[in-house]
This record gives sequence, C-alpha cells and structure tokens, in this order.
Amino acid sequence: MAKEDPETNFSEWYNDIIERTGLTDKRYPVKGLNVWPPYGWKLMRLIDERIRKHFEDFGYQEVYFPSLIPKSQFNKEAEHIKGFTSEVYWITKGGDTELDEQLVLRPTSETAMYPIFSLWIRSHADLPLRTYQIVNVFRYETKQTRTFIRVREIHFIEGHTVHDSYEDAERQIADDMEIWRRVAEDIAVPYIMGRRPDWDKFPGAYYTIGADTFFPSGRSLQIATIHQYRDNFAKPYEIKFVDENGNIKYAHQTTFGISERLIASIVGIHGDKKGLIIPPRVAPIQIVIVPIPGEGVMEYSREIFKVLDQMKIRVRLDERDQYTPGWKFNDWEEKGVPLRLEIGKKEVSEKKVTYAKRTGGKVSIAREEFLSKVNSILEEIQSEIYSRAKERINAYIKPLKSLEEEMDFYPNYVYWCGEKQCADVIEEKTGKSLLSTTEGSGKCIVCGKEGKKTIISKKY
RNA sequence: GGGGCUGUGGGGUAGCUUGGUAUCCUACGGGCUUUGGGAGCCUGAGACCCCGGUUCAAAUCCGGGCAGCCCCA
Repeated sequence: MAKEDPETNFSEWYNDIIERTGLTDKRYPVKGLNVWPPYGWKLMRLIDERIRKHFEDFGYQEVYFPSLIPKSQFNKEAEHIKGFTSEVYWITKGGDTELDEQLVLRPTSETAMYPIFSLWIRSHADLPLRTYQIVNVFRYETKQTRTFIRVREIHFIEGHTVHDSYEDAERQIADDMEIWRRVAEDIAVPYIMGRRPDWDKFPGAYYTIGADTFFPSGRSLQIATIHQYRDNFAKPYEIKFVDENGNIKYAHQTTFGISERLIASIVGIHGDKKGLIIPPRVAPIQIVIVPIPGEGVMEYSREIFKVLDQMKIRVRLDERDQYTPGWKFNDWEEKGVPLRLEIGKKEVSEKKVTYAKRTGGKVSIAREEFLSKVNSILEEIQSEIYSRAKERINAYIKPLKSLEEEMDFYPNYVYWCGEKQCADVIEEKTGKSLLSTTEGSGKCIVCGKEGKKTIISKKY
C-alpha cells in the first residue's frame, strides 16, 4: 500500500495514519468534534492515568465541576471574558422554553470553579488548595480544525490551585514544571518551555508559561501551559481568606492546562514511514505475539502470553487466522506497538522467542532470559524513542543571526529585547511567531539592546 | 482574517469538459486453499454529501448549505 512519508509530506501522512490506525474516526459530521475509537481512547486514557499519578504525587486531588456555567457567573473577569466570548457555545433554550439565564458550555473551568472555591476557602488553613479535573471543554474555533491539534471539543486536563501568597503560587509553578517534565518524559516528547510574550498570555493571567514541541513539518505545537493568575480572579470571584494575623486577604491562583495535543505529538514526532511508534509507557498494546502456525505453536504462545499478562504487561496474542504472519507484522508496526514476539516451530523446539523492536532490530533469545529482561527491553525502547526525538528536534532549531538571512520553514532562536515593536519586526520579516523567552541572553536582533533568547516558529 | 480546491459503496478512485447504462483497487460476508515480512481462486453484498433550480432526463450544469483539504496573513 502506498503511504506518505512524514518527512516529506507531513500533513497528508498525519491525516492518513491517525485514521487507518484507529486513533480517530473522522467521519462524524460536525466540524471539530472527534470520535475516539477503542485504540485511540485507550491511548488517551493511559496518558491520563500517568498524568493523574504525577499530579497526585504533588498533592493535587481530582475533582469534577459542571459543564454548564451561568452567564452572570461567567461574566466576572473582564480580560477572561474578552478572550473567550467569541468562541463560547451558548445554551439558550431548555426544550422550547427560552432560559431566564443563558448558560455557557465551559471553554475552560475557571468560572465554574471559582465561585465554589470562594465557599471552600475560609482561612489560611484551607490553603494551598490543589485540584485538577479531566473533562471535555468546548471552544467554537473559527479556524480550520485538525484532529488532536485544533478541535472544538477538547479533552482537557486542567489543574487549578489556590495559595496564600504570590510566592507560594510561584512555588506551585515550579512544581507544575516538574509535573510537566514527567508527563513529557512518559510520552518521550521533547519540548521547549518559556515565558510567553505579554500579548500572548492566557486571558486573565498575570503571565503564561508555554511548552512547545516541533513537528517534521517545521511547525511548532503548544502542548502545555501554566498560568500565574496572581489575584486577578480572586478579586472578582471573592476568593478570600483570613491569615494568621486575622487579616482578610485575596488568594493567589495558578492553572495548568494539557490536552489531547499530547497524542498529536506522539504521532507527529515519533511516527515514521511505516506508521506510528508509541512509547511503551503509554502504549495500549506494549507487546504483540504473532504466532507462525506450526506444531505446538499456539500452546507455547499462550503460555508466554499468560506469563506476560500476569506481569501486568499490556500484551496481545494475535490469533486471527485470516491473516498471514507477514501481514500481521506490518499491521502492528503501523499501529506503533513497540515490541513484537514472533513464535514459530523453531522457537517452540528450542524454547526461545524472537523479538523485534519497533525502533529496529530482531533478536532470538531463550524464553526464560527474555521473560526476565522484558521490562528492561521495554524501557530501552522508551529511551531509544526519546533520544531519537531529541536529536531530530534539536536539528530543526537553528540560531538566526540576522533578519536578512535566507529563511527556511524551520524554527529558530533569536535574541529579543522584550519590546513589542521589535517583535513585530521579527514576525514580519521571518513569517514566524515568537513562542517564548528562555534562558540565555544576547543582543536584540532588531535594536541591538540586551535581549533574551527567544524561540520563533510557524505555529499550528 | 483572506484566497483556492474537493465531496461517488467502509477506505481510495474513474466517469463530470460534451447531461442518458457508474469503473477499478482495497476492505467486508460465505466457501476452498494457504501462513517465517502485506498469499491465491470462486462467490456475495455495498455508492453519486444535503436542499433547491434548469432539463424529457442531473453524479455531471447553476445557487445555497454542510463537511473535508491546501495556501497566505
């Protein structure tokens, strides 16, 4: 079957592969809404589970707030409203009856949660409050939608914390960056994290930190954001507490957002000509066993399956008899299964297994030895995927010394002084957007004043 | 925000210019035979995005809607 190559024709390759591997079914007739078939949903849920673990290791607790928000409650923080009203879905009727008060379908949950937070929080003893929820949020995107990248119903992981001071909120942000590092490591996706320019921050935030990753197409994708709200929301939503000295103070808040864009990154960054490559830690199927029909093969395969299953490895024994082994090899490689076992009469008689890593290489090994090493083989694949991704992405991003240089489609580093007018010049001349400022300083590429290292790229 | 292209069985397509019988591949059901890198034969079922217009007649021409894709800002 003729297939696209992600390096040369990313867009078509991406659209084709996510559908043929069962991550999505794009035939649902409403723009921007995704159907999650079993394989894709399993992947999402495994990622969610890793995220739950990391959040909870840092003291977060999971909550669930309603999907609908009364208009008056939504309309309290001016910047936030300005940022979202053009893309919210409104519920105006119940049956045939016009609603007295219209309801917003949550585009994010600040305005659903914060009035309740103000009831929960009475004194400094209630702080810090760390909550997160994994829900669907809705945004009426006007731009072209793209599966897992720009959607109207977002699979959203949102952390919301409340603190007694700006400093404590800052400590939270440091924790969140560590949580994010662990999530990204689980999916083996490299990223660059930094502070967004002022005009690009979240509506209502004091400042925003964004994590971006980079696709073979040369475009960047924002895959996580962390926001410092200071007391911008605490004031309109009256989230106040009594401190140790009996003074009433406004709380400080942070939020943390992640979405199914993680799946887009796995697909786009690890995938190759053969199909997906899913990191073992989140792979719906970590090991597939393909029997090659022969004397005693099925029995031997089932024994190995049973052992792996008892080891809590996500293993599948492919017993379908309408397909040849060769067909199955290609099928599971396309779906990105990280490790495959081939079991034929040779393996049975020699008490061996043959394993093939999705990252390359076939090995014949004694069964017992394989079973004792299987977890380290999976970790080895995980780290091979990770280091390969890091190498690729590092190669995309080149320093740009002058705006007069020949420009390619890939991201660059520049130095930028922080002034909007210089940013406008950079964006105008390069056709790329400023993503975020990171560690490192030098002379601004436009005005020559002291500036910070800033990454620019074409965005999704 | 602006411009362009496209909607035909589950998926990919031919046919559209010049209106009249819808092509092939793949996947799917049944049967036989096969299986160490995408097997073969027989057989069956399955489609013109939606609404309106023009016409004796529309997949084909026109208008609108919905959906998908590409490029530019």
